[in-house]
Amino acid sequence: MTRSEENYLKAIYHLGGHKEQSISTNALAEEMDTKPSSVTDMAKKLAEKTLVNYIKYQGVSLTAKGKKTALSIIRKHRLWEVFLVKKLDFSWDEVHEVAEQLEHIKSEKLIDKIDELLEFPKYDPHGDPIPTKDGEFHEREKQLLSELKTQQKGICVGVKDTSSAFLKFLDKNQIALGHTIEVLDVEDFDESLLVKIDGKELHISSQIANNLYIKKEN
Amino acid sequence: MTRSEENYLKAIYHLGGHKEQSISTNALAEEMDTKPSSVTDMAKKLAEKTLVNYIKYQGVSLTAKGKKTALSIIRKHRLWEVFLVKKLDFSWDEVHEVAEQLEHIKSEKLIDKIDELLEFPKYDPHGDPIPTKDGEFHEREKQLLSELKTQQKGICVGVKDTSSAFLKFLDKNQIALGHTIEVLDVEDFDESLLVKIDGKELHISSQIANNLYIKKEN
DNA sequence: TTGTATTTTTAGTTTTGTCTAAATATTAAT
DNA sequence: ATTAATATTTAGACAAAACTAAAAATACAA
Ligand SMILES: [Mn+2]
Ligand SMILES: [Mn+2]
Ligand SMILES: [Mn+2]
Ligand SMILES: [Mn+2]
Repeated sequence: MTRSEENYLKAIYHLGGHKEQSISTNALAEEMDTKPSSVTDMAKKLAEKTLVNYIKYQGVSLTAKGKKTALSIIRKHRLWEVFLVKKLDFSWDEVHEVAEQLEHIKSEKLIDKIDELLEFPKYDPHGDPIPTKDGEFHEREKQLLSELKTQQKGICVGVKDTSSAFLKFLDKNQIALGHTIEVLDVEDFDESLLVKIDGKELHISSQIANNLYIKKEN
Repeated sequence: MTRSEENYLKAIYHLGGHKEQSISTNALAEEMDTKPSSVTDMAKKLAEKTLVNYIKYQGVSLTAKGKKTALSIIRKHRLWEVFLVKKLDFSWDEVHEVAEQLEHIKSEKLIDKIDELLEFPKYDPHGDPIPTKDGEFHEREKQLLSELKTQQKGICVGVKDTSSAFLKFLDKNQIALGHTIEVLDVEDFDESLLVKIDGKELHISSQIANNLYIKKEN
């Protein structure tokens, strides 16, 4: 399994190609930051190895084997992210790039030991669930902050946008996973919010509210 | 800098190509487990990038720049080996293969943080010195156990053969770095030794004695 | 339904790193 | 000093993973 093949499988998974849904050549090219013609080549190769289902002009989806491989890469990526944050004091906006490299290290023992060292975390620094060794995990129930109405409150459990810029913005405003957020007021005009987070009141634009995941309380 | 380029620089360093000495195409091919013709190609490419001095039919040696790069890879390799042993309970015969992969991860911050987490170790699990950030280190004074005479003693500080087979043999006989070894008797016929190690007496073949480094005492 | 726009595939190149086989240079031996 | 053995380089090919440009299939819209 080459690094490139692993990256394709991961990308297909993230685009939803693990349950029935077929992923188009163009969409995959976009996600992989490459050209559609390159995707076609790789689709054939992965199909040859029975990692994806590929029908000409209809895109790709993961086979059981492909899904298993994708989940193993995702597991490694997220565990390394936790390691970097918890053990090496990286901030959550710095870990992705390094994890992109570390996820390709080939050693079962290594990743299992990392898992153990971290005491089997269930979520990565961005709130995404970490699959177990045998590819199981449960997506946490969550919704975007922008879906909440006045007076509703919840706990911040994840981010949709994982860009460094967004994460740094959250840091600057002392918004972190685990914090309680209550919607005090919604401005009809621009859909901005007045929220109370960890005691402090804060004004939040709709772009922000559209990228913060909340677990609603009561 | 590609992974392959890094591996070549490291191999040249290990063969002694960092001080004057020129490394032959054949020797490098042997070390890299590849063909001489491939080495010639790479020699040209590295020379183009001013990482090695290459003269046709005369082999390669590292430039200052090449040496610096090689030492940075070696530093990473050895720090990762320490990490695997100290933090993840790998045994010293398991770490090399994984470190061969980890040494190519590109992140200054990562390796500096690992260094810090390990409290700036000076030697790796096999007794080899770890270069600092700016490529400095001192080779420990040491000699092969086979060079000692009867009655002489010292501390076990390293291994020459780092093969898994040899390291496991040492484990089995409870020979570890840091242990004190005293030569009780030398058998003229086969140059085998009778030694006392950590209290226990042990018979050791010349092949073993030729691959254990000792720091002589008094 | 017919024509246009979009998507996807094919064909042909490129780069990196490898290989084999053949040519050439160097070294060692008579 | 020739010759034979060995080491090294060249030439040509291949596989992986990308690209561009052109052809073909599909989707959409008048
Ligand atoms: Mn990530
Ligand atoms: Mn993440
Ligand atoms: Mn090693
Ligand atoms: Mn080592």
